[in-house]
Amino acid sequence: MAEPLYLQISGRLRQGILTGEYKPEDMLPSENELAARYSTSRVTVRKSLGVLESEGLVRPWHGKGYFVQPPKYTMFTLYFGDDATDGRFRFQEVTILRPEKDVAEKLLLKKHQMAIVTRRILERDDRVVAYDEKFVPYERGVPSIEFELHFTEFPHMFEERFAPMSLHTEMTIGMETAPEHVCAALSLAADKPLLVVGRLIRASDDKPVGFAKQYLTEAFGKLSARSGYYTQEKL
Amino acid sequence: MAEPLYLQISGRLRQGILTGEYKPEDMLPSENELAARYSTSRVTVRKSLGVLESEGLVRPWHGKGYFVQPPKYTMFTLYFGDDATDGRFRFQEVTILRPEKDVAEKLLLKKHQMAIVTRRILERDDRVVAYDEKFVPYERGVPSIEFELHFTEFPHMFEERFAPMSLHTEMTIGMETAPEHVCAALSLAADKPLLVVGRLIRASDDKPVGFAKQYLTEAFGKLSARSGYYTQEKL
DNA sequence: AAGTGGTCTAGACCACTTC
DNA sequence: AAGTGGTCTAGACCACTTT
Repeated sequence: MAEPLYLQISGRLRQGILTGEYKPEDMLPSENELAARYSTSRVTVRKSLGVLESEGLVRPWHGKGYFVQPPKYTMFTLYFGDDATDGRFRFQEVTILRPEKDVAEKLLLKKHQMAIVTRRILERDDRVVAYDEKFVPYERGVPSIEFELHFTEFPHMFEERFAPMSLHTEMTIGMETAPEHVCAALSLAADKPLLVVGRLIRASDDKPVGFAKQYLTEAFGKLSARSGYYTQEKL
Repeated sequence: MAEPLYLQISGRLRQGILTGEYKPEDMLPSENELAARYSTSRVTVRKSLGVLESEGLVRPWHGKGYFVQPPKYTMFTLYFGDDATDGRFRFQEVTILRPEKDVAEKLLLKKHQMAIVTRRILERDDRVVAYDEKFVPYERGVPSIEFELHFTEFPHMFEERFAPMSLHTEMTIGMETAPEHVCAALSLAADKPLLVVGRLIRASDDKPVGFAKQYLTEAFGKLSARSGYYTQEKL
């Protein structure tokens, strides 16, 4: 048994879908039909259909059958991380300050509540290509984490205090005219628009625990993503 | 049976992982152990573990057990499509021309080979917020698709000619100084940098079949994405 | 040898859809 | 009533890991 039977079946069906033998909206042979055709049990057939379902190629409809899904191209997968790039980070400063309104709102800071800010510069081939800012709400009595702020990838900082799996990140990508201190650090003309990636980290109760903002110059390059045949609309 | 048993089991285990009862690198109870604990069969237990595996929370190791996966924060899911936005597209023109070098290279155009170009403008609340360009290699004898170019979502145009499921898209996000005709259409100062989303569509043999470029103004807003607990590294 | 996950069987009963 | 998928059982044998 080189290849398990269920993979043989799903492979054969996938081929049928990709070559157009089964077209979108078409119904696949029923589980019983397939079980008979391959002289196997319904459980094995179901497992093979589960493979196609997880690939988004097919969806079952209770009481009717399995239907080939039309492809959706609107879902992309993007890789992005603190250290997902070449280059070297140069630490700039750690301070405690009251952040701008947009950041304060994202972190749900109380009036006059401060935030710990870490600032870094990304250098590549002796060129400054990005500027990196991280904000964490400052609370008295909570062990300070400023010393590790520039060592680890951002979300990892919170793993000790929150159950690690309970964090998630919301990312926004846009263009902003950079504030003065960023332009200065990047040796750019003031008010130059930059590609800005913001990442808001929330705990499982949706409470924001940190916000990172990265200003990317043209020298940084572009972000890239990829879409497959995603069909799930779990939302 | 309000909730199927396998979902009850996976729910209980998920809770254990999210609350830190089972930590990353920890091993879950074995299939047999769980089957005994819930007075059920191994098949049902396996189904519940399959749920957690598909969520990236857990990974099985043949001969050892199921292990809780450390979270990865570098993978984001991004939604983006032609019509994934509010607003109305206003058709501008269809022409046949030789595209700029960068586009020609992406489409692997032969020397002097032309491309069909469609240009549209996205308006929202009577404001122009984005400019949209699509390039398709021009080949004599191939049925022209310029008439549908501005009706359907980009990848759908190719579904008739390629097996529908065999397309995939590569997306890049960056900042570019917009060419003159774009600035003019958007009523912007010349050479203004814009947020640019490029989408290259390939057939299953990786042959490029179309390229879309969208210039987004600040009025368009930002792109957003979200990361969960993804652990898969299928690549 | 003993324990683990990976594959598979030959049934069963239920819920949903169609006729 | 007949066909479909959804859930579940109580076994079996195999491959991998640890002792």
